[in-house]
Amino acid sequence: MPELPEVETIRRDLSKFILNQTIEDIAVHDKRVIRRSSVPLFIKRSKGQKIIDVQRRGKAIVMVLDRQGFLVVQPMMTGQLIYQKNGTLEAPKAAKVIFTLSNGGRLIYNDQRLFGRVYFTADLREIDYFRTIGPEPLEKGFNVPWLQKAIIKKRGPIKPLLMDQHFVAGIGNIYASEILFRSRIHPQRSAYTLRKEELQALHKATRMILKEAISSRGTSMRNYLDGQGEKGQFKNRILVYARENEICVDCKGVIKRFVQAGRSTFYCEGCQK
DNA sequence: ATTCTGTCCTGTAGGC
DNA sequence: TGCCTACAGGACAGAA
Repeated sequence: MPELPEVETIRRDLSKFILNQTIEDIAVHDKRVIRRSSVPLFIKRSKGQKIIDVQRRGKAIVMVLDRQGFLVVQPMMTGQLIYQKNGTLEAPKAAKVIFTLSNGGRLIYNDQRLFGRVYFTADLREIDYFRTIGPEPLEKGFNVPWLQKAIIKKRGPIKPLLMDQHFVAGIGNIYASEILFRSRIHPQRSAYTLRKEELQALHKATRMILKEAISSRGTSMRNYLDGQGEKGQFKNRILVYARENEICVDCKGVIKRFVQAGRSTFYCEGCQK
């Protein structure tokens, strides 16, 4: 589900509500979302600790605990992390883990498809995802010279590469299509053939789209809800994703869909070369 | 080494 | 109404 803009929105929301709260209780309603340890060990390591920071890396939320370690949430396709101020309300049906906090509120992890993961780790470097993930696209390490160097040996198509978390962090299926549309680059272009001007356009479009999507609090196509349980508004500004057979806003051409690396790709056949 | 396919799951939308 | 198929914001292991 959530890509960088959605996870960043959740991170900012949670920072307002759960910072400096102690985890007083943890109820696990489905043990399948707890990875890397048994449920009792997960509870033993996390319970009683205070959340002193809420960070994001790629599409993962990292809650820093005061005494030791980190509580990591990767929502994957359908995970939601929602803060409820009133802990007496009934939990939703999809609730898999419920954290009761010292301020009386609750942090609820919902996950319809159960692809997501919630776990404790003493050290983020123990986790392959964090050890091997690429640069953050909104930070300085993501720039045109880096892109020029990074694509040299990449003969595969640019769209799956943009979604490869080892290449660059946080971009998923929606934003990959939107970024390439704004860059005027065809999703099947072999990455290493992109010229400098095209990489400049790609770099600029990546940063602009992600920033605009964060400003709109993310994209709610189906499941996504922010840290307060509200929808994001970027769906209104999506130009190609899930718009097969619609007319391009720029060239009046037709938006096409095809399957690439097992995922739907959308692009305008008129503008993207 | 790089790239692609199948898999883990549940729910919903659309065609007939 | 129901039954069937396709598809869904991700990340891996294993295969090509």
